[in-house]
Amino acid sequence: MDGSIDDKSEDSPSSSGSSQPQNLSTVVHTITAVPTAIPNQPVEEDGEGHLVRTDPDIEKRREILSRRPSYRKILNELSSAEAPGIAKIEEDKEEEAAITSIQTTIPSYVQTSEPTEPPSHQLPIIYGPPVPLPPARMQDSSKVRGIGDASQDSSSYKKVTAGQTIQIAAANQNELTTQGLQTITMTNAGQGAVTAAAMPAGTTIVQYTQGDGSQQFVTVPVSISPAGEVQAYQIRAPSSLPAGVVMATPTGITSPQQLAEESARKRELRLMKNRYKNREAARECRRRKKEYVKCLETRVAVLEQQNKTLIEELKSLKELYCHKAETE
DNA sequence: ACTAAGTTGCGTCATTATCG
DNA sequence: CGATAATGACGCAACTTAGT
Repeated sequence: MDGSIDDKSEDSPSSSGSSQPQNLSTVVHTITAVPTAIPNQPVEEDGEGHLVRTDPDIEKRREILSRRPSYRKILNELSSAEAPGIAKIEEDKEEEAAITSIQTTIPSYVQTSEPTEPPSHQLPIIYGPPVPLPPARMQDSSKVRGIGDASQDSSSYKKVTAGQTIQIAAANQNELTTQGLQTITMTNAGQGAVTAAAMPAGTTIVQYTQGDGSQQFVTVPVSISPAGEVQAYQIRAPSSLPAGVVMATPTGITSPQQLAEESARKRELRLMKNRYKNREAARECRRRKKEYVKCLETRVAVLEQQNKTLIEELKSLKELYCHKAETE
């Protein structure tokens, strides 16, 4: 993307590392003119007497370098090209295993949609933790979100007025109460501590109480008519989602404005779906990036040392040569 | 102790890369 | 080619540090 590493020149550290870990070595060896240290790399002279590496598929390399690099790939290639001491980024399976083990130990506010079965009395909320929020740092109120996804048949309708708090009894007891859902409280955005400023317009928080008395929250997109009525939404537990996930879908949309709202709602739903996964992905990406930077720093240190040694060697050879020339 | 600037980590969205 | 993963950029909040 804009400002991404691939925008920079080829000799930037990131680009050098990206897919072509030999580049740093190339720089060093070009400077010191000691090509023998490059294993398996043909070296020849350019027009000006410089020693340069001849790359059989330089075009391909350029193409690769012009792409956005992947920290995972870069680091793995660095690791495989360099000493085996450099730790590779673990494979997906290991990552997944690690994540799973974390998920089994994380507190209940980080419920996931992953296959790990929640206790029967718990209602898993996908893509967003309910309150209470983690105490470590004050959380953005936008993070108090749940998931809704439009689809499927109906079971119960409820028409409510803006600002009103309602309780919704499950139409099908098997659908909800067996999953621990006892009550649903619906309040308008802007009310209460949870629905703070970051709540997107046109959404509201649905709060429901679990069997164990703990509370869960999901955000539900709504449109409010000029008369102050919330457009009817179905609230149900769909079979396509993990048990306990509550969804809301609109009915009776006709006007262009409503269509626009609907498309915005769909967009929000799509984002909501991705939110949790992307949160995890961002964490992983940052971790990889840090690892990659560390790796590069190590590399720089090694190459600096190598450079020093070579300079010293050159100096001593020069002295030796001068001394020999004098004696002759 | 207070404060402003800098740093760090996080979540989110948009975009790009990759996979099936 | 659509779905998903990976990544950059942005904003926010907490933390750190230096100056007063």
